[in-house]
Amino acid sequence: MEYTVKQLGDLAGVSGRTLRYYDQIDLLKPAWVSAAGYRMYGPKEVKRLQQILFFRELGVDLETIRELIDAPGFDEKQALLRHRERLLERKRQLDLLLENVERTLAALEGGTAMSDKDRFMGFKEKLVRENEEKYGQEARERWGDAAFDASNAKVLGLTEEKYAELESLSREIIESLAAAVGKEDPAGAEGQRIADLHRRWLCFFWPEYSKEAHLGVAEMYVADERFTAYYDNQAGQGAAQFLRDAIAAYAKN
Amino acid sequence: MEYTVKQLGDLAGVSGRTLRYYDQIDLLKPAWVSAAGYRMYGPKEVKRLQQILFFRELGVDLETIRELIDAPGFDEKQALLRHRERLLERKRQLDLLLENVERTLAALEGGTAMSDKDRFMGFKEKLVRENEEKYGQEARERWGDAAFDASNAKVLGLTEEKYAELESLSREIIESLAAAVGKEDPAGAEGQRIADLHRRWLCFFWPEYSKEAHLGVAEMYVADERFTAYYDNQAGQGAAQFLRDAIAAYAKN
DNA sequence: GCTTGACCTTTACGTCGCGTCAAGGTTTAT
DNA sequence: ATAAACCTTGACGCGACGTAAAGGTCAAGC
Repeated sequence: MEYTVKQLGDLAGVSGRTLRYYDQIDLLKPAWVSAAGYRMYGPKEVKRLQQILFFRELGVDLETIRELIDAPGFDEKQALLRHRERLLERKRQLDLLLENVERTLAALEGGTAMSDKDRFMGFKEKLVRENEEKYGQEARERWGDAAFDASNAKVLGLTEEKYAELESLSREIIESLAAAVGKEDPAGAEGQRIADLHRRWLCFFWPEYSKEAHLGVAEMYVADERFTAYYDNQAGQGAAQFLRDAIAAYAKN
Repeated sequence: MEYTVKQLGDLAGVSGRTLRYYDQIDLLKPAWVSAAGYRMYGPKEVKRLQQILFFRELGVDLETIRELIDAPGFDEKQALLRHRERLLERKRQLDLLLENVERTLAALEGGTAMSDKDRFMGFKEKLVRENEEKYGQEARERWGDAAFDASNAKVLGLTEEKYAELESLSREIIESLAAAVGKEDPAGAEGQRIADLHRRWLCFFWPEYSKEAHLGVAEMYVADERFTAYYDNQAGQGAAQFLRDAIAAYAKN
């Protein structure tokens, strides 16, 4: 349970230089130093290094990390929970970047244009995240405070609003579909309302809408079992077919 | 469609300094310079900046980025596909970090000890790789999600011609399956033909084929009831199992 | 016991991707 | 006409190490 620099470094995936640097800046001191001057680390230091790496992974600078885990009121459990939230947030940000890649790919393959604004969606979200971290630096004693979350929401502002709109659109489509399948006519008023909801939903992803493309996607919903399974699962058997028929009628006008 | 430093910077979420630096190191030159010495950027530069940011997001250093996108054989589509793979990989790595947080939390609450090795799982890429070799649930999530995301991206940009080919492939798989179940041997000639059809079908959605991934998807077909239900519905009871066995034999060669 | 090679030490300078002044010139709006 | 908001080119600073230099230590094998 005691390690030299290289042993601990190999264990944690960091270099010896890094550990020496952490010693130098008083972030992680060895448990004791051998007669020959070797740094020796014990279980307490291992735990501390783990915590350091948790924060480092989130992009927190080393000075702040030290202040955080040396703070008298530092609650490991609370910090871990907060960590989990941030990791989840980063996952969501990755999804945004993936969306960007996919939209760019679609534009490339479809030969369609892409708006300059769309090109950078997902990148800007990263700024929001960084802002949050800076704010977190100033208000570190108030972690988990309601005020913190509120200002967070403010900073996110537009995009979160849009995101919420997108989510509510998805939900409305699924719910309306579930209610309509087997009762309403896809070409009727309710079917057309759903098709229009779906158009608005699509417009979140496409730089420009066309009926042909809309129809193409609708056909795909019944042709590709992955999508069929999704809609049928979410809104009941026959939902994918209903949506396709509704969009087909919608696209004919 | 022409921007000054600040305008482009605001659009892309980078600072003016950054754009000036990119000019300085010949990574992103303005389209032209105004009489007063102002840098002016056009649509080509916007596209290039987007590509730069894609790579930067993955942690590629600027020198390498320049070499990459200036390389004569640079294929934007290929780069985007690889890019998407990297992002998905990062998402999976985030899952590992989340696992680590969860395990640490569990150990904390349960009052149980945690091995030093476990403490650093997720931080080390090598360990990540080792762990990802495991199959089962983990593989299902991994390949299942990848397939879904990919199909999302690709199908949206599919040409009519390609789309028709995809549809006919799907149909042939279902029909052949329906005829083969209970009569043919999954490991026999017909089973292998079907497995190969399925491989071709998969290649519509995946940037690169691998036997492991193919097998992972096959396992998913019997493990996930949604897919089982789909195949059994379309091609008769036992179709999903037949397809899985056929692919298992196919992947062993 | 001696050598070898893999470890360890400190000191010190280099790197990357910018942030941040400083000291000016330009454009736009009122 | 004047202020505000942009733009320019230097030049220095910084965080988190990498990397070399010059040397000390330790376990293993001959």
